[in-house]
Amino acid sequence: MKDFLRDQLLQALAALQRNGSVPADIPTAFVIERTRSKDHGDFAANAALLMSKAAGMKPRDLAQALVAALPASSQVAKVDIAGPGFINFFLSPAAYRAEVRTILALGAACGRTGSGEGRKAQIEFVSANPTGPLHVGHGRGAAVGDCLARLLQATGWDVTREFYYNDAGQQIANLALSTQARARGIGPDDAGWPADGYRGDYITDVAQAYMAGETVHADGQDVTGAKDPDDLDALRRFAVAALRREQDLDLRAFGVEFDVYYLESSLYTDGKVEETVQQLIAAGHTYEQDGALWLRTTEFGDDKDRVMRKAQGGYTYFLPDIAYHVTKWQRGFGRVINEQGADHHSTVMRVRAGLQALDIGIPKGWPEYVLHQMVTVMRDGEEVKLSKRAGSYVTLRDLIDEVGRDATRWFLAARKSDSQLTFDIDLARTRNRENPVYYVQYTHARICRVREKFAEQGWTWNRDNGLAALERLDTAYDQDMMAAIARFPEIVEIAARNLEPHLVATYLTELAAAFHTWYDNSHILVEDADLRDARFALAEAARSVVANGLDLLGVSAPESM
RNA sequence: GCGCCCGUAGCUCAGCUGGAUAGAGUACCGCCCUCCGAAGGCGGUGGUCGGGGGUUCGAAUCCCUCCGGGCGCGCCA
Repeated sequence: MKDFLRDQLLQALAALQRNGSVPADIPTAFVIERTRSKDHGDFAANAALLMSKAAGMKPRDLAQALVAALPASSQVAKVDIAGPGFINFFLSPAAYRAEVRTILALGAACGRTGSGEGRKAQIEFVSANPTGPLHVGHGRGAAVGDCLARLLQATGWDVTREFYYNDAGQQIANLALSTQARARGIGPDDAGWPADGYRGDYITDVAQAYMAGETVHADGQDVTGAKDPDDLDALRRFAVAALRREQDLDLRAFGVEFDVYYLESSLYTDGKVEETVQQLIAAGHTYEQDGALWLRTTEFGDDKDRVMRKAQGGYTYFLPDIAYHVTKWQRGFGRVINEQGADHHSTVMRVRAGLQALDIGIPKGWPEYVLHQMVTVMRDGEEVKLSKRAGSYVTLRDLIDEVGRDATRWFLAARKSDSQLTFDIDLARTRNRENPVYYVQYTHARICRVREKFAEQGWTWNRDNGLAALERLDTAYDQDMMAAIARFPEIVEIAARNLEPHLVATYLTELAAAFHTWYDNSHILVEDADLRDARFALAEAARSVVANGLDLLGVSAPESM
């Protein structure tokens, strides 16, 4: 509809230019947006405001001229000029009805567009190292990352979900040592406990499984415990597999699945790291100093140069990072989005700088980043900091067990990722209007219940009859409801474009409010079959939008609650 | 000290990349079930958009500055 109205205005403008009342070469940038208030119609355009100077006319005069030149349309009932020179469009009832028909016809496809044109996009998220259960921060990453993937898929991108992890560095060495200590019966406060060891109870479970010779399956491999506490390498392999498996179980419980798991160690064994170093040297952006090899990242906006190869040998972490991103580029991902915690924001500049230094045609702003801020968990008005299993942090599993998958996903994705997030466990468990998840899901359940009631009354919903009788829906409630569902495709497009999944949650809450108001004032199961079928057609369209919106968030749409 | 993010009703948060009188929920005060789920709906009270400058027809939104809070500033990952 926005595009249609834009086109109408451009036609009007062209007409004015032809008859000479407006210069032919003025810039035509303007915005058409949903109005905030019904008094201003359905859509407003600021064209006259923005172009008045170039046109040499007062905004309201220009608006007047544009409106007079607008082509006639059955979609538009009325056009007003308001305020400083806004052009307000009031849609016709026919246009509203057409929206309902479209939504019902599209069903599950409603809200989907082809703007991505099937291009390849990769979203890397979670990417937790296998040193412990996933914490709430990872949960936020999982929720936001997965919603981004769903949004991009809905807008026509060919999306790959990828999880990158380090299976060989210092943290993993600490994991092996911690597991070894537990296998020998040494606790975190005993003599002989490794410095920087992982203190959580889960290490004990891993050690016991290792000593019992259990087999764990993770990332396509079976690893069996060697039962030998002296074999550090076997301990490491087993512990990594055990924790990867545990993380996968958490992610599955959260409804998140990855297409690719990428191991940092493979970058070394495949020679990608060494290859990247040689390319950077050849590109001329490196130098040696104090026995180390440096990359001149300052040439690409960094505030200081970075060491690539340490004086003692070995690479710093950011070199495999660059090599890894080169593989993403080589795998044909013209678009890559990295979803990470904001505590890693300093790597953004460095990764991009390293990729620019390679001079292999990677665009400057590639990859894109979505960073999320910290999560604090509250219960009974107090911050929750510990979990039994992990000790020092609250795990994603804790939240899922306590409030369920749907509420966890909703709350972790429903806030702007730029903002710190307070996860209120009590609110998430509430089953009433206060809790947006239940409020929205309740919309869906209520509509499903009406469908059952049809049968109980001995009626069946005649869809075609309902669509034919849509003009019976002539109240202000009907109109508001139709306007609310018609916004959905725009919301999906904006949320995908801005990489802001929370917009979907905000919209769904507003939609649910609109529905409940409509529902309370529009009894569906009336004797008049035309009216009954028409009303349920609108309800069914709303149900479809709610279901599709919830699906974008990875939240279920229950038929009863 | 430097960089990034945040500051909107008592509380939790929206505000569609500059638009019209700043919106929801909650809390507080009222009202609505012989009727499809009251797990709901309708009113009312509540704001110097952290402070101060600037840019322009127009600023919660953009720029500068200050104040608060968070996160980063390793030859750790």
